[in-house]
Amino acid sequence: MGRPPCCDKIGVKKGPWTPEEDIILVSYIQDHGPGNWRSVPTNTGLLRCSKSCRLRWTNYLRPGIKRGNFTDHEEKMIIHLQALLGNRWAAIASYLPQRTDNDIKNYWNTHLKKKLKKFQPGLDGHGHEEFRSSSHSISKGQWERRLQTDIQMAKQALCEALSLDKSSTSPLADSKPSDHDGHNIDSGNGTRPSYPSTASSCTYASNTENIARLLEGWMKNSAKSAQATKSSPGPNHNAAQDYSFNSFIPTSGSSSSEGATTPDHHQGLEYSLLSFNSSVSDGSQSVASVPDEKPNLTPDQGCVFQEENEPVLDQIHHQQVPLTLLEKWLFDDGAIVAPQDQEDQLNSMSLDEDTALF
DNA sequence: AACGTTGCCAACCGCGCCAGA
DNA sequence: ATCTGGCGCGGTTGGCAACGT
Repeated sequence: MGRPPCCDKIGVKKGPWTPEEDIILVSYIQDHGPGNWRSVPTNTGLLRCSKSCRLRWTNYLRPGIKRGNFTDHEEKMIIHLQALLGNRWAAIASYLPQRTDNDIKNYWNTHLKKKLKKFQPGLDGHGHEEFRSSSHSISKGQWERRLQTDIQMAKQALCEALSLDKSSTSPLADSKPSDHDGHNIDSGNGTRPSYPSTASSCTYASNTENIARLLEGWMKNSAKSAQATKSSPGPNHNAAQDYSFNSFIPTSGSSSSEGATTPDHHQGLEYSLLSFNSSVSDGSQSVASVPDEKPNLTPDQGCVFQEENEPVLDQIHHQQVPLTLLEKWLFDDGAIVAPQDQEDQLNSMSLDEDTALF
């Protein structure tokens, strides 16, 4: 009551975001922090609905997002977690802080699903139950024992995966050069790990990375459009894809000379952003490697795994989770592992082995 | 070279939950 | 207690690029 309508849908722009819009959004969020999405379009003048702004931020612009190919480890994590959690992409994404749920979802649908299909023909979207019920005619007692083993293994595997991830990214920061951030999935209805939705200094400092990418894409586009005819403006999303971590943003005004399409106020913004970006000396340097990043992880951010871990394990206890893959691993091993051997086997069971099945 | 098909991914849509009025 | 808006999530779609014929 009394609240204005969410999205009047009149004059609301849809479709791909332009670099200009991105920059406006990023700079606004940098000043005000994410959240209060409803006020974003009005305060920024963006002709986008609040939802679109939020989506753009969470899926593309927020700091620390790793783009590009998924690593083997990430792939394995996804497979593990999907087996455990199902299509709860947000929950899965919470274990892969550098990836968005959308990214993971897309990757699953385009890559991993196929691999699974290959691996388990006839196992499609609703195949878990089929697989579970029909492919193994085992006695109920046996099945229950296996389920128990599955649960144990699932927990172990998850913990292992998480500890692996921790060790390689700890705490939530990847030691690899290219990623990490302090995980920024919005806190909300509780399905995502809690972390401050208000601005944290590290979060916004790292915005420079995304801004750099934005600007680079923008400049590339400008250069392109300056060189090429304007007949093919090019898809905006491609411009976005062109944003590279590896390139250096020249701080000269070169872009403005090319950027005939750049509005004046954007140029000013660009300059300020570029100088801001200069604190990140190397364009290839990841957000994670920005020295100020890791120490600024809030306790909430640092505890993402722990916080999320419990619910997941609780789910394993309290609800049916798809354990098909785990079952498969067990069955493929040809025998139920004796309890005393489980630990040893689990210790020797690397993620590589697990997913080598694919 | 032209056309058709497939793959990929950013963005949208609709639903549900939660909190505020 | 009820209604409404804000927000997050998962599923789906649109459009471009790559690939194949």
